[in-house]
Amino acid sequence: MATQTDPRAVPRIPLSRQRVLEAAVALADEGGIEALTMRRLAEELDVEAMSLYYHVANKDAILDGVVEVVIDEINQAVEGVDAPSAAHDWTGAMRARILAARQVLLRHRWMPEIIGRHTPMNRPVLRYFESLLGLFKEGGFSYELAHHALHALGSRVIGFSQELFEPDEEDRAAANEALFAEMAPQIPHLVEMTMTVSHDDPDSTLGWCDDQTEFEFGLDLLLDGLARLRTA
Amino acid sequence: MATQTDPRAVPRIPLSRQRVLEAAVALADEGGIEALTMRRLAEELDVEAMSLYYHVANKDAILDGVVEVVIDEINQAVEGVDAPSAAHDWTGAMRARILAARQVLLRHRWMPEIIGRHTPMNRPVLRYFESLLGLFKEGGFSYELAHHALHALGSRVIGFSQELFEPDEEDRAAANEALFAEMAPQIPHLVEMTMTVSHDDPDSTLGWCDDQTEFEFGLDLLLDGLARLRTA
DNA sequence: ACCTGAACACCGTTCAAGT
DNA sequence: ACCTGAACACCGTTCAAGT
Repeated sequence: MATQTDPRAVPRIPLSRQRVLEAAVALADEGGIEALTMRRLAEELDVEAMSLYYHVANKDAILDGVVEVVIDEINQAVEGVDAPSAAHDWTGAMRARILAARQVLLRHRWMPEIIGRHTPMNRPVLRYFESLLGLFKEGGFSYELAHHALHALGSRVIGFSQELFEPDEEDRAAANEALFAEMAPQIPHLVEMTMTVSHDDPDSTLGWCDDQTEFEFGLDLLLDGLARLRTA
Repeated sequence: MATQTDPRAVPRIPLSRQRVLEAAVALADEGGIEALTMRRLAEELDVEAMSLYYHVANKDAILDGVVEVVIDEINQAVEGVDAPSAAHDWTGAMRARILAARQVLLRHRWMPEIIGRHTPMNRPVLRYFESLLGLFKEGGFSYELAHHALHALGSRVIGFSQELFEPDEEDRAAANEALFAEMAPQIPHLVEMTMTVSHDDPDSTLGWCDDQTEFEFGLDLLLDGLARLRTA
């Protein structure tokens, strides 16, 4: 019944590297990176798992590929951004682009988990860094300083910062609060800070959450510092 | 023969959560995080895989546990560090401790890969952050600013920064160079920067490598910026 | 050229059973 | 209390075979 040819059926679109990668991105968007398995990906594409190997070398190649797809998306977003000229306002120009990149990344939350492991030396990545370097030069940076700057910014140039803590999962929140309460006498500063910060932001129970505000705070700190080094 | 009781044999040390975690750290140190499987860990401990479940809930609990073990190691290293008083030299005090933490992390290279996913709200982590907060207060920071600072520093407080590129594996280096050469006309800034930087550092072919220098550059940029915000 | 079936080696985890 | 054997559902990947 599944194999029966229905004349009205749309002719099956043949598989291709691009289609595989797009389906992979969609799968990860939906269920996180651990949902991206060869078998489920194949199922999504109405094909057997082994067929994928005709279009990509292996799973690692798929992970490299999805990074490529997302960076390409970032390139498009960044090109379309409405930003001041770097010659007049370097900080503003850089800031606007990085925040645009972040918008893309927020649609693909699994990116941080694979970005380090799957070193994406590919066309979109090279293009993106080329454009950033253009901004550095326009802003009056030397190549040496720009190179240091790219390292210092790290993953922030594509819009995320590695946080030490993930937002609490429902089931762990209670255990964490219990531990926090139990250790309270030994961690007076933490208790105090938590109270101060949760007073500022009534939404957060424990005070640390990776939000837009914190990302921008760190970004501005770095961009301001870099701008100062350039003039020095 | 393996089951034969040899009277001279050392009596088997019974398993425990602590022994499981220590073996897990050793296994990851040796073969990377992907070498840490329940079956191999059990083998290392001369036990069947299923025995592990008597001492830990599951693999996730082990990953949480190894993070705990390493942060504990960081606590010890940081406590023993020879650093100036934060009241007199906040930047120096913070810097010395973070660099000490980094030394520990360099012995456990797999940490960055799991630190984000396995949110380590546990005793050692709370203790470590408590001690950092103590430094902030001693240095004259408000809790609000200290909180922003901890976010901005992110994983850098325990001694690593998320890099976008890993060092090239042997097999990929050639392919990457070929791609770089092919795209050279479209990436003039990158080509120029690479030449400039590899001139400075003859060891690096492509210019980007996460080394101590880059880590310290970014760290100092952030610490200086934070110190300036405090006085402002 | 493109896809598949059967099979392999490896996972994490369960459950009832052993001592 | 502590450990195990057998079994399950799931991986990535191979290889020879189909159309």
